[in-house]
Amino acid sequence: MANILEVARRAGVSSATVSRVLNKTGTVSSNTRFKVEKAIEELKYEPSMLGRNLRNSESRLLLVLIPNFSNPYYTEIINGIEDYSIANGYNILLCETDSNPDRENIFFNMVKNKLADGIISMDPTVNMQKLTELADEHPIILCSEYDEGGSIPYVAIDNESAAYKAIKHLIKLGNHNIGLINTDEKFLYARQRRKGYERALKEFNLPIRNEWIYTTAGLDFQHGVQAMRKLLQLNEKPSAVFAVSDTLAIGALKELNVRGLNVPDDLSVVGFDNISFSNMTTPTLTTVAQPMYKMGFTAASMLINSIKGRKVESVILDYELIIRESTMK
Amino acid sequence: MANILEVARRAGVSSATVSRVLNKTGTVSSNTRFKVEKAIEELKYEPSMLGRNLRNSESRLLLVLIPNFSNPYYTEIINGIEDYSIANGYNILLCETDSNPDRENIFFNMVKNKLADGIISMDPTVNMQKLTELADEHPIILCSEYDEGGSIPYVAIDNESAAYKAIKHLIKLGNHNIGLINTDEKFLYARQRRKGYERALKEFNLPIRNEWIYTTAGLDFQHGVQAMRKLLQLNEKPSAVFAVSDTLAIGALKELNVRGLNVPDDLSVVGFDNISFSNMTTPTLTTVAQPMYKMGFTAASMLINSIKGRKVESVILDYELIIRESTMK
DNA sequence: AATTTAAATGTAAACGATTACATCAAAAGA
DNA sequence: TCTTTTGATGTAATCGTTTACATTTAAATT
Repeated sequence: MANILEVARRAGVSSATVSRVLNKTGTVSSNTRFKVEKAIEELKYEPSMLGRNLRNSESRLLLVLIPNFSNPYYTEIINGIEDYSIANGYNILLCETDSNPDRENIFFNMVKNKLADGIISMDPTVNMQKLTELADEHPIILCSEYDEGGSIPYVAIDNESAAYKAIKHLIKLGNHNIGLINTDEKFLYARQRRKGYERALKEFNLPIRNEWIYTTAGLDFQHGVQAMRKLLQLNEKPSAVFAVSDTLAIGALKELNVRGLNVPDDLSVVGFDNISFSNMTTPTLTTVAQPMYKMGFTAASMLINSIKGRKVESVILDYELIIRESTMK
Repeated sequence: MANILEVARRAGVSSATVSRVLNKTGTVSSNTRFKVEKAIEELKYEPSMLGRNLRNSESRLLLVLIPNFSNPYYTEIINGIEDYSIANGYNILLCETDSNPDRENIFFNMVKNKLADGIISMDPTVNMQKLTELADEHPIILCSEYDEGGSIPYVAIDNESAAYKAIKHLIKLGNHNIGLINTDEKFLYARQRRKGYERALKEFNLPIRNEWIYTTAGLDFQHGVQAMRKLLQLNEKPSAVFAVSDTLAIGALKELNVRGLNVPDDLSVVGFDNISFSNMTTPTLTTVAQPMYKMGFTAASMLINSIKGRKVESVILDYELIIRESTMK
């Protein structure tokens, strides 16, 4: 593969002139521009990003940290990130951390090593302390899961109020016994959604009963199955259940199906995230939709602004309660 | 951020010696090694990949081309690719082409520009001609979807025989009227799976009826709904359906559920891919499992071998028919 | 025609590493 | 003691760009 010097020689100019043609900087006569373009054509020259990046000390690569690919929750966010990034001359590198500190370190090092220009983290299990240290020297944005009171800019929704709205919807349908399928409260969104759940119950003078709050060990659909099974074993069963994630809600639906219980007649179910499968289930699932695409798009714009040295502020986006069959009674 | 020269100065040695310590090449006395390591520590030095890559003209980055992130089919393959790659000092860049030639070009250029060392393509809509040209100069491997008679090495399963086996399973259950929900036959796997379908029918002297073969315009679950709807409008309905993708099969299940038909009593359904949602449906879905993880793992090993200049051969892996409720009668 | 101004192009250093080759000192062998 | 061998380290070129600065050339002004 030809380099810039060979192009310069063939065009009878210096490498500086070729570079000027390539980057449309400085001045170059239309005559020599033509000669250079011809030489580039003939040699099928493609500039090496490595040389360019080294010189400019930028890679135009963004890292996106997610715990794992298989969670459909992230796909639309990633689309938003990718669209904005590509439109602005950046590429993204999807990094699966598997909640593994070693993997995480690899990606942190890529930024330190100048292999990437910044990070968007969507990993709730990320080592926040290390990330905050890194954020001192490099552009970093948090997306969806963030650090309350931390210094890293984030884009997210108001989880507490979203959960509140979902519960209120269930209450208005006449449900007084509402269960919560939550996940580990080490996650911010879990704490926030529980708060919203409790606020709604309090507001309508409904008791908060611990046996109706089930905490799962993970987000897999199996955990939802398990949770529903436990809730159905109670003497006084809830008449509705709010799960903090669609995969859990779909697991709950599955268990109800297996038991021959009708949703929503016997029990209403609400999920969270509006993943694509949430309207493929029978019945289709009422859920809270986050503006995924916009969230990703916004995160990318914040990151690139930050890379360019501009100051960025955290953003809270709107959510939407999508009412489907699982609460239509 | 300190560079190698500063480390060298602080340790009182030359940059060459620091490099030797870093890469564990050449010889260096334990005394100076210690001094260098101390200096690295003190300056919190991290070598710049840009400099290293430029000098070695390699990026240790692999591109993985997929049509879109939201297809759960790819997740396990990607895990396999990623595990092998990271274990061998490479990182992967997940590239969503959206079946868009412009996007595709961006990624092809990354390889030409030395920003990436090779490509694993899983994109059935990839411009095979361009890719083949690129493969002349750069390491490229096809995964799952490949070019029959082409020159690019691939890893895949025997789709024809997998479909054959699925249909034979349905026949053995007593089904004589078997429908096929296929997708556009521009895709190799669609052609191959259809062949397997037809071979099984012929072998058991069952007629191949065109009205039982429905071709969808895409792989979304909605297309499966649509396909099932059409098949149920026929005078003589099939008693079993084989869909070439789980998402289509799940769409078909949904339509059957809506109509109040029982699966498998009224109609059996078989899918293809064993995506994670295929055992969350009611009933759970019989499907063909490809060895996703292994496929990815193999593809990565082939690519890295190819990068290192070794010759690689195409590989055909085994599949497995997973029998679940949707065919248990 | 002489001078000033502007446009076009070239020169060479820089980015940060790696490595072939040269050099030097110490250990081994004669 | 003198030569040879080996191990340890340094020197400087190299990878492929970009860009500040210098220089040349052409156009504009007087």
